[in-house]
Amino acid sequence: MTRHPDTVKIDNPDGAGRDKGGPYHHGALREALIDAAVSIIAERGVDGFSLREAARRAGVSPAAPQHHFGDVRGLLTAIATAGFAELGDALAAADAQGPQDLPARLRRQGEAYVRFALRQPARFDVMWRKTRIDPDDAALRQAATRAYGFLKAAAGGDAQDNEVRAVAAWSLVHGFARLALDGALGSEPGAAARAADALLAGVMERLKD
Amino acid sequence: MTRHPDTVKIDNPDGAGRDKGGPYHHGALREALIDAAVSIIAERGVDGFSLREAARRAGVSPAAPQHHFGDVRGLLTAIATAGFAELGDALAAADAQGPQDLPARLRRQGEAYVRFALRQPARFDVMWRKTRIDPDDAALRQAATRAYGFLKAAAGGDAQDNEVRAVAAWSLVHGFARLALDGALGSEPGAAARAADALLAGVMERLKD
DNA sequence: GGCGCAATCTTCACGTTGTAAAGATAAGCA
DNA sequence: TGCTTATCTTTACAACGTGAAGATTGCGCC
Repeated sequence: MTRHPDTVKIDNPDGAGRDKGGPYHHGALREALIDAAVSIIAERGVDGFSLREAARRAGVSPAAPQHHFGDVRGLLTAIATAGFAELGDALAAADAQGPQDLPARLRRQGEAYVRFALRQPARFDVMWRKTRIDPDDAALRQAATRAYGFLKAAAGGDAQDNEVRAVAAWSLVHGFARLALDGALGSEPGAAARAADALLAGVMERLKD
Repeated sequence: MTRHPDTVKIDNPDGAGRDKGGPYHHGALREALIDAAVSIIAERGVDGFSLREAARRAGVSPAAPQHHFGDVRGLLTAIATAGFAELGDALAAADAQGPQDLPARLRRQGEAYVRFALRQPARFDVMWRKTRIDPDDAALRQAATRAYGFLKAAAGGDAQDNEVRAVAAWSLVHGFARLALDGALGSEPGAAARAADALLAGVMERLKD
């Protein structure tokens, strides 16, 4: 059986990407790959993502990402970690601005949770694709735990009731975000945001104080 | 560039699958493929699924599924449709058995929703992987709408409040199921079921009547 | 300034996947 | 019995992730 050299001209067929004469060292490949990946996922969804396409958009060879992320799971884990960090910031900000009674803080955080998911669907999806990321990654876990901490702090209740309240609030907003993103509240473009505008406040109101 | 014949002996290398002398016509390929697919997804997750592996387990060639499902999306859509039908049955059963006051019916349906997700994680995941199925498929939509109808009927409220109540209940149980399945309530094996036992009733209780 | 090491990126290769196209087989009906 | 048509196989191809080995360059040290 004769071997054939792998598709030589197909790996970088598009005019885009780094022109052949570009610098050998990219300089900021890590960030460029993350940006490209988020764009691809925003366009095609997590399932449509490919590492080769990200490399193509960053203007490097298909194996270039290896040095920075190991494998595709490493790249997606980095995106998820940054996502949880940003989500945590959003929750903290919502917690701080406004009246400081617990129910109001929880409502604002819930709203912020859903808004984050709708504003950054690509990142949010990656954060919850546990078979495509490394769920045991230390930085990822820390960022996720931190974000959950803000919800928990605003959930109220005594020591043994606090967890139930926090999980209930988390479930409510997480479920709403997922339903909206997955088209269950309307599949036309923009339906998710419209559903949130029309329903989210009322939905949060269904939770006991 | 010389061509090479595709890997001839690799396509069915394992001892498993249909022995070469088996019947040319499978007889029940459609069902066999669906069963194989659900098994694979239960083992490896939706992202680990491959059509070729399903064909291998059913003992047929890689292109055999084409005639029954068109492409991989067709197979997964069939699984999702059956999943929504089963979910609908589970909600209907929970609705029927027990006291018929609205809050009790809604609580039982919520519990049934989560239990279904934990009992059939593979099917449940496929049902919500909208980029891997055809979300416009008529049968799929009908089965999903039917299932939602049971929740809606038990949500109560007047005409304009009913939707908010139904979406809130759906969000709560859907979110809880997703968090549990995605390891957010504990990632050790069996943690999802344990979290449901410990928290679900209390979580449902956080919803206003 | 020049040298060498280590970081970074490329090339090449391989096995895997989904699926189009065309051919083989057999089931069912005239 | 013979024909039609549903079902399955064979063959092929482009795309993917990634291991291995080599090329290139930035940077610290003399």
